[in-house]
Amino acid sequence: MQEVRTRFAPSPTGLLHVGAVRTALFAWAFAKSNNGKFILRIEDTDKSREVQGATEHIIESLEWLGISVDEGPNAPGDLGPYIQSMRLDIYKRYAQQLINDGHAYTDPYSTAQVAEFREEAKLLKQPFLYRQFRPEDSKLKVEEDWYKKSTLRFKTTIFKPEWHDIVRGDLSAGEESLDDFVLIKADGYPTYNFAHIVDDFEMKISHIMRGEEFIASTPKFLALYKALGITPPKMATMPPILNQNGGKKLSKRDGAKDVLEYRSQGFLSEGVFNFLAGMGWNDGTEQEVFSRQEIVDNFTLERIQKSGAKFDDQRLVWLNGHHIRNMPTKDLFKLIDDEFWPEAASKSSSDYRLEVLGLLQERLKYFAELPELSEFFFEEPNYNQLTIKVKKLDDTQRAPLLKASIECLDQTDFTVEALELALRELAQTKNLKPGTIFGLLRIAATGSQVAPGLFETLAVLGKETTLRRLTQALDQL
RNA sequence: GGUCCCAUCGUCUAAUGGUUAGGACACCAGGUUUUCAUCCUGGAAAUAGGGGUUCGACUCCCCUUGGGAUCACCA
Repeated sequence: MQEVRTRFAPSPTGLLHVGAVRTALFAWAFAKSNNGKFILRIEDTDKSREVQGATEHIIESLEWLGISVDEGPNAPGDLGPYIQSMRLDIYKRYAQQLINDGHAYTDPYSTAQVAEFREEAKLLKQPFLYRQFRPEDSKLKVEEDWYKKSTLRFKTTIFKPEWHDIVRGDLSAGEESLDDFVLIKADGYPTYNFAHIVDDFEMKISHIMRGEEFIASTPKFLALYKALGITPPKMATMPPILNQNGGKKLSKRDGAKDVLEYRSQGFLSEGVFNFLAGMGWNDGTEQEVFSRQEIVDNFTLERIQKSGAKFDDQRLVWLNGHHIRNMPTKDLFKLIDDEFWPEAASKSSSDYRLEVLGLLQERLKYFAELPELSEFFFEEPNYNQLTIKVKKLDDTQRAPLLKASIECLDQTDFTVEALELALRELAQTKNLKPGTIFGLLRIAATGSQVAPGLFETLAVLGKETTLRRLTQALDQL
């Protein structure tokens, strides 16, 4: 059987949004599940849209997600170069072949003329077909020195386009979908339509995964494959990713995020990967949380969804929380850059922060929540009369209770067990429900009504800090 | 306008002719717990509509409706 070789072929025009990344993910997962190769090819044939640094950004994004590139601009391979602007000679060679075989001609019309034809067709509510304006065969020609002077067009043949798509099944289109399209632009660069076909062949790509926007142009590709005498790779159409409210394809305008934004918000690579894989693919079981490897192990193209999926942030957050909880605290700690911690944390040792993380891990959904959840571990709380309120506790009871607690804690070892024993005993002595006194101490020690378990929190804060804070709180009453 | 694609709870999806249409997120209600979170239990929630085919249709066919793609010297 032919080696499985898939590719991701973005153009370096800026951000890499989640839809594109999900397509890359599927192509990668399919290659990996078949011991195949995943190729990254940069399609930079439109100089005007190219954005500086975009290629590096694409590479970094894939790397972060764990989508490893076997061959590409950043990974040597035998079938490169993997950047289209470095392959112009190859396209020229194939173009010459088409010319020799009578499948290409130089454009007899100016851009303005073509635009006019198109406008006319639009007014008549007719589809615009260039081939209807193609001069008769006897007048068709290829200008000498055409390269970089005029555009080279493909002379299509007419047939009933039919093909098989692994995801969508048998597809077909009308003859109206066949037309003479530009192979080589006037600037000497090939169009996508031409270049990707040459490259996929040269790079021995076995399966093409791409978005459904390419279904409409597949008939044109089929005509070109035929003219070049190439057997097309297998094709699989990926379902679109839609924005949350509307049914539109997710685009930058809808706030489509660049994948690396999820990294900067503190999402885990595995969480985002798991989430993206679940949009348009499932393994048929009821499992929801997958590791990257589990996805590869169970991946098949046949289980890819036909219809589009809406992007649901809540699900991503939930999945990410799951991955965070599943991870050993030490490993998680290593993934959290300093910038995620509150500023005051820089004064604390990394051992201390690790302990804090241990307490927060089960409620942390993504790292950007860290400052809010952890601030009081690093900074003195700022409380006043009002913050030290406890339900079911009379205001006059607070001061004596706090005083008694301070005395009690002063005599206690700050281990979780000892603290629990001592404070439960205190509650009993005072004839109060444990929750009542715990609530008071939580606020006094942290300035917050919400915190991890009280004993664990006090143990991490330590005796000195705890007693200092309780005394301060007492002063405020 | 032409050509093409898609259609199960609000969302992600399972069920490839026979299920009380399943799971998950979110939501609601209980429980565990010192608060929050976690965890556990339960609830509400879907086959777009209409025709066929069939003993039987989410599943196959047709029409309608709705959504989407595309018709560049962009990819």
